Amino acid sequence: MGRQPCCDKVGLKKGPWSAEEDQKLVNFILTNGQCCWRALPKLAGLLRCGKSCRLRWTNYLRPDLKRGLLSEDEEQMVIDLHAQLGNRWSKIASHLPGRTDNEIKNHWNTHIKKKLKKMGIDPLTHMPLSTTTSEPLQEQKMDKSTKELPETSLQSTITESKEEEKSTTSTLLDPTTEMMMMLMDDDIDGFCTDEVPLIEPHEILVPGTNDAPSSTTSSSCDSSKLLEELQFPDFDLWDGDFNHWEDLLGDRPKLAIGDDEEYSWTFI
DNA sequence: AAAGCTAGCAACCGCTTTTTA
DNA sequence: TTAAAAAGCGGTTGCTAGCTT
Repeated sequence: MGRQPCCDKVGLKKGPWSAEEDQKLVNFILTNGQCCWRALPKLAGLLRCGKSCRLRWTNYLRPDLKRGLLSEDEEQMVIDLHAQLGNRWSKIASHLPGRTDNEIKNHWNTHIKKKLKKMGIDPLTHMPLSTTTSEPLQEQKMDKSTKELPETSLQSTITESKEEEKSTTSTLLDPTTEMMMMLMDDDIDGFCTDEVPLIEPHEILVPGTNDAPSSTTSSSCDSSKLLEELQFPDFDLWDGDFNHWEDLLGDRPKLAIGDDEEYSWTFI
């Protein structure tokens, strides 16, 4: 009955992945495609459970991943989608090519939440924060309510219909967006706009470009040019930025990209 | 210069949903 | 049809780099 067990967790490695492990995993998937995760570690010669391999691949090694901070556009999209979908990170991520649910979740928790709070917006309800209610209490309540909310009220769009999947966000104005626009237009009583970080002209991003601010350690480059030169089996993902490959350097000659970024390839 | 603190992110854990025998 | 495993998902933890004192 049923299937065989996923993995007997005996002798399996945990914790951060080494470059060698990454390389094994990437090599295997590039050669064989994504087969069943249960069998993959053995076949690839990894002492990891399939689940760990899947996570590593989807969150970090996938070649179509964008690295670096979310752009203003992406951030706004996350806010809009969160207003509709709640903490359904994978759903939100599916609307942002090259971004993972984990990445969006982390970004939400570390950046966007704070940003919204500073603006006087409850990140859970996307409504103006009440000054009287204690925040943790409200947060707890909302945590539950967002979880338990059936497909009603503000979550009505959560219905996993295909229409919803197709029609993203473009025309929607959720309360948060409205709030942000209001804040930009007027100095509303009760909200300290001084606290809102100002965007310098040079920081303004043109919609449609993927030029994320390069403030992180990972740089961005147009890897699509590189990818045109490379042929990988069973892949249709090679259309985004990916900057981790440099960590997997091997014997291949380096390809110089830009002034200070170098990429090379060890696979195949 | 060192210690302590904080923020950010990768990875794990455990629950839920889907798939399969 | 049902039970069990695989896959997926979201919450949480722990490590580390950067910042502050």
